[in-house]
Amino acid sequence: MTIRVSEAEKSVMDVLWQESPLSSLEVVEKLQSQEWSEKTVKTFLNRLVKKGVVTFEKDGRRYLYSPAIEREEFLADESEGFLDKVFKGNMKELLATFVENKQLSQNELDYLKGLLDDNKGDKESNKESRDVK
Amino acid sequence: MTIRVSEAEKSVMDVLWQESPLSSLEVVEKLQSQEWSEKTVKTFLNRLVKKGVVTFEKDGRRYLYSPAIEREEFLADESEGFLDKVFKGNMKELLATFVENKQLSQNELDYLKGLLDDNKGDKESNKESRDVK
DNA sequence: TTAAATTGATTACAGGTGTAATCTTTAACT
DNA sequence: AGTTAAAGATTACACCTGTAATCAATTTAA
Repeated sequence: MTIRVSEAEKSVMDVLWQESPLSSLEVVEKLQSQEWSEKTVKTFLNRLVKKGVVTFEKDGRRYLYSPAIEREEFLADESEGFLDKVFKGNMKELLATFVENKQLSQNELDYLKGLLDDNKGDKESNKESRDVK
Repeated sequence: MTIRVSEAEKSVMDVLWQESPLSSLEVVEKLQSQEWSEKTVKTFLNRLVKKGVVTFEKDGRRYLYSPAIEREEFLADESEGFLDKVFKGNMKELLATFVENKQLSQNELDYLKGLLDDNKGDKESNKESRDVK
């Protein structure tokens, strides 16, 4: 599969994952912090559609865009790639780097411990009981 | 600093981090699995030197290359960038994705637990922070 | 010493990306 | 219905990247 989505395009995906469908102008609006011209954002939307990761439905003269892939699926893909490319698949080193370099809050530490405990037991059972936000 | 090193270039860095200094041909040799022509690898070395992340010393007619940056520093940088770009800085979600999507071995689980315990120790030696953001 | 071989430097080129401007179509207003 | 303004489509363009080939300098072999 290996969907190739550039950095700038990812920002657009993030917007659509937060809320969709959106018109191109609504997307532009939600990306104000990036200081991209409306033309630029439109280019990204176009490319994303061509790449098959965004779909649209017509609403009069304009399009309403929506993501065509799940955010979780995408993150998993990206994470896998990052692990392989940067850490050559060495999960321990990756985790060590994150845990050591970022100062984790008590909250995050507890959360991680929870994850590990879950992981030890049945992996699927109480997945939904966790709040990630 | 935001050093920009491409994927292919990273493979070269990996070789040099394993052992250095190395001549270009030695690097090529250690990258055989990639099936890159000697020309290609040389291009990467050249670009890395221009980017300032690899240095060299002359050894007669040829160069001996060495990394100019620490692997750990580089990994930390990359990790930080990945966290920000893909997970928008949300460490919990990043960890959750990795822990859930990769089946961690018992070995890795134990290792991670150890990391967490160390981390906790550090924190509480400074000050006991019970506050949950 | 002159030619050959080696090594680094320069050049090449297509596809992706950031960043738009211009072209085209068509809904909408007069 | 004709004109216009907005939305999407097409085109632009420079820089990065993957992937080398060719050029130039210099060491080495004949």
